[in-house]
Amino acid sequence: MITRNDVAKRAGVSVGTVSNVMNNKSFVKPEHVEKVRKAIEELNYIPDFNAKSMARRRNNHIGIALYEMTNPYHAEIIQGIEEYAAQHNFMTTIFVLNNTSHQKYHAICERRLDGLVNFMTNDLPRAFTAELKRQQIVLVNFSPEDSFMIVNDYTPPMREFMRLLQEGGHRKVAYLWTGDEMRFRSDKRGKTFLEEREKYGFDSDESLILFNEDMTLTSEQIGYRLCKRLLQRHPDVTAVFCTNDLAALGALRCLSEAGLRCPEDVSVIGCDDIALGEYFNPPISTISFDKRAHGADIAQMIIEKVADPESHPYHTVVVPMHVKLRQSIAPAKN
Amino acid sequence: MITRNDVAKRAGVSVGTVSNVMNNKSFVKPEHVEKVRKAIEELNYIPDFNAKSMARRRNNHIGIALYEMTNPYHAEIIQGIEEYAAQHNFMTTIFVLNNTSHQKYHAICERRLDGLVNFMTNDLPRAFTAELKRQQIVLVNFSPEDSFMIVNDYTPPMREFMRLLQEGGHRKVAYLWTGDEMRFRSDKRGKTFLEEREKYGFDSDESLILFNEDMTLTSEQIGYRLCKRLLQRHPDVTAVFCTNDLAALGALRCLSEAGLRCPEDVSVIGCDDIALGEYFNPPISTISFDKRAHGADIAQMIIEKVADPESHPYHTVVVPMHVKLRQSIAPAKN
DNA sequence: CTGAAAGCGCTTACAG
DNA sequence: CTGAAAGCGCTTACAG
Repeated sequence: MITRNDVAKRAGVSVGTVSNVMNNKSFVKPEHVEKVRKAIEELNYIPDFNAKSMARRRNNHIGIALYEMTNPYHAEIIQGIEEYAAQHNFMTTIFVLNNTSHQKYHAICERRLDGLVNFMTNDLPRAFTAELKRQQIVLVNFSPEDSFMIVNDYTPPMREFMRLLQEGGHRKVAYLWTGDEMRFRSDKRGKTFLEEREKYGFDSDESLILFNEDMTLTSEQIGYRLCKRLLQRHPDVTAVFCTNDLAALGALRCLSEAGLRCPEDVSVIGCDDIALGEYFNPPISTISFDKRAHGADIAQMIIEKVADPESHPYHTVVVPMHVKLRQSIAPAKN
Repeated sequence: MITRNDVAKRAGVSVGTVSNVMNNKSFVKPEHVEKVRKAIEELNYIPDFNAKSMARRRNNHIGIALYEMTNPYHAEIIQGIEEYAAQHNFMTTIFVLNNTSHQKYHAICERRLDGLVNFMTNDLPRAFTAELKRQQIVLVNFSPEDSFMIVNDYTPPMREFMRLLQEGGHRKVAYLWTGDEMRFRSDKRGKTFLEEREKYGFDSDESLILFNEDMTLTSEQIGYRLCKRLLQRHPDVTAVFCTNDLAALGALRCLSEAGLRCPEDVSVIGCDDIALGEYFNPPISTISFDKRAHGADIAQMIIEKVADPESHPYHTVVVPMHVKLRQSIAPAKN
């Protein structure tokens, strides 16, 4: 492996000067710049980022905490993060934290990340988050005081969907929620659903909102199971909201098996607008936003705060969401 | 940030001894081990992996080259890699290499990976792969001489599917291939399809095999478009193979729009067995293997070869594949 | 069994 | 403008 030393020798200058050339310091004599560049090219020299990190005490490394790799929603956001980060010389690493042993949290702390984005739904160990703070890592989605918080503004699109349903003559509308009741009530989707349901005088039977306790299931599985339970109690339901598009996929499957057509018999509404949703059968109506751009925004905030901690005080970022209408929604059959 | 020095002082020993304790050297006096452990705990000391890497010249870092993050097939394999790697103290980083600038390849080389897995379909720049070899990185899926090659053995399941179709009275069977003709002819799926089609005397019209040239499209889009083109030329087709499950999803969408039912009118067969396939409408028949386990196998090969380059000479790994039958396949109508 | 020292490949004041 | 030197946080022979 050739090092800065080899380059220095070949160019007939000191390692310090090679460093200065590589970091584009303006004061280096042009003649030396030339020599160094030539040596670098001739030797195929590629600097060691690790060594650089160590000397600069900056790793240019963003971590992402994830429950599972196969969620396409997160995948799109992460791709946005990765691309922006890469353009700014940052590396992005995903840490899958499901059946996580203590060892994995420790490994993350050992890597001395500059930033960490939390896409977990369950809570992380206190000792772990405390260590992250101690390391002054720029955090996203940990707690309101010590990190950037991303909040999706579901209220406007939820209102619009509820209005559309009311206009379409729906009165019996269900919600298949992949999490527990507490999260539903604190989520803007849950809140808005309850408010508008009341406002429009929809059926307010509590059993039209279904929750899930088994956190080991995938969203599709949950959507399928909850939908099955729903149809048992309310075979006459005409519209169903789902926590996300994958749960909607499960619900669609269940409806189809039950001999119900979407949207003629039951309208289905997803959330997140994953790319695949356009190819569901039927294509799913959903709540959408630009996930790639959002990922890039997150990366930008982190990178700017890493460079200058004062640049962005921690605050809540509200992401505007909008309705995306596709064929899965239609007037209720009276 | 507290360092090994702080621990040494607190424990009243030298940094070397702290190192020896941390690396479980058996020769350290038990009394010192005790003191050091205590100091570590009291100070909440967490070693710096970067510094360790530098001194040991081993980064414990596996890279993965990917075209896009949103492919669930790769996501499952990668999760297998990540989990095995993490258990063995290796970090896994995904590099998205689509519209890739030269800069990104350089960044990868700077990070001094120990291993790199190639999940790209298009070729990588020669200069890049040459540098990877120079760095003695353990490679997977680059070229037969300089890397492990993973080959999925599609032949048996393809034969079985063709037999099933023949038994079901199918004679007009199509293939929607997401790549170009050359790859089709060199892929075991393509080869077996052609062989068996001949053997069973299926319709051998060349236009029953459709290719794609636009590499910017997603698999779903390709499946949809190719299926549309297929139906124009062959409205009487009774079975369709697709390169992967996502392309099959696109094909299903297209069939549905055309008023054709799957499997009553047309049988559809995917490939890869992504988790979502079970929730397609109808659930997709596909070619399957354990992707998590496969990912773990890849990680194991890499990690063992990093530890001991002689342990695994580069060779081809053949992955056995099998049929997974779901509702998307049925006998041809009359 | 342990400590002092050299080394990993960089960066960055600082003296000249 | 440049080189020598100290330093980043570790590991690892080696002398004792």
